Amino acid sequence: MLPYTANTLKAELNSRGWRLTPQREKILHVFQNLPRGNHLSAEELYSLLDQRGETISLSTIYRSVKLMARMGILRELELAEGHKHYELNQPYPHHHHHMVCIQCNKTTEFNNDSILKHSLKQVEKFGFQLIDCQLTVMTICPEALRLGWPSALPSNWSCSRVISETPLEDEEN
Amino acid sequence: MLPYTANTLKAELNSRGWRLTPQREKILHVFQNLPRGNHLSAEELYSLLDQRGETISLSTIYRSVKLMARMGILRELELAEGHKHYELNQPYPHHHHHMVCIQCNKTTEFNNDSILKHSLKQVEKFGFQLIDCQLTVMTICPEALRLGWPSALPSNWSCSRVISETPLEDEEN
DNA sequence: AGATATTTGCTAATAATTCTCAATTATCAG
DNA sequence: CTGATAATTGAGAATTATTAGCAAATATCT
Repeated sequence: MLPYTANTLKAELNSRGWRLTPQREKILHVFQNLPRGNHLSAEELYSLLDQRGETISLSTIYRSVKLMARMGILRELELAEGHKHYELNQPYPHHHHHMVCIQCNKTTEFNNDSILKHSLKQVEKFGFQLIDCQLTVMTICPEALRLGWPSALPSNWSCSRVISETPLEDEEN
Repeated sequence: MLPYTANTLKAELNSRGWRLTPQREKILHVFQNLPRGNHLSAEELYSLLDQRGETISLSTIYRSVKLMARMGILRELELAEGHKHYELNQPYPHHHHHMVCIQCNKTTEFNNDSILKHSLKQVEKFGFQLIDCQLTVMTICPEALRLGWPSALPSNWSCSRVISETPLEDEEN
């Protein structure tokens, strides 16, 4: 699948009786230019656009990301932060998953195409259509373990580890 | 790993400076007797216990399921319903994942031990400790597709398919 | 059996997300 | 190109799941 352009987005929307608006185009543009490993909440997307002088109402932000997730353009991530995050849904060979520390909430991406293959197989076997698949690996990070998780740590402790900017090396599969 | 009993739960709690209460014991009991393929929201767990005359306050329900999820006893599922669901966290050979239709929200379980293997490998490589891993496969179900998803369907349409009670056959892996 | 820190159950508070509806605007037919 | 029509936006109110605060109750450890 190729990256969406304004034109392919319009075609996709129109085929479903929906419309291409400047707001939807801007939102797509933001996600297409987001560095790897980043994902945005609705609030973050709102602020980012607002700072660029391209304000879009929060209602529209929420409606748009939900719509684009249902279309398979965005992925709706539910990590451990208590609110949803969104990122471009990029199939093979850029398909990745998330490892999250349930103590400090930090997230690490990792590539693994075999997960997508497993999902496709499962889905096709029963006549479903795949929109997205996400493996979320809940863990305790090494720092938290070293400091004596769970008893020795205050519940709001957060470790020093930085969210990895670049995906980790692929698993051989 | 063997199923938890009141005693093993107590040992696990005490080792972390926490206590076994009748409430926590009852909640564990509910999940241990839940038929396969079922999972409960906090509200549902509250009502279920209330109907049995074993009322536990909603606050305690929320606190307990969160605690037990962090201990790795329960799994916290984020499917497409807008609120969290919980089920026992049963490792190999009962480890399963979820395929969910984003149109009708119906969920189907499927077994696949290789997902757990992939996750373990990923986690150990970087010195993390695995708590749980969940593959969520977002799909459109055959019924929705047949009826002309997405344009021909009202947004609140729900298909006739029943949530599968028994897990689907394992993938050969 | 008593001391103490944890847990419970209220209720109030929070925070993310959805709803409502009038005003605007993209699309399509002519 | 122009007007008709249905989809979309924006602003704020409303909803809903979940968490916080605190006094009373209670597991656990001497």
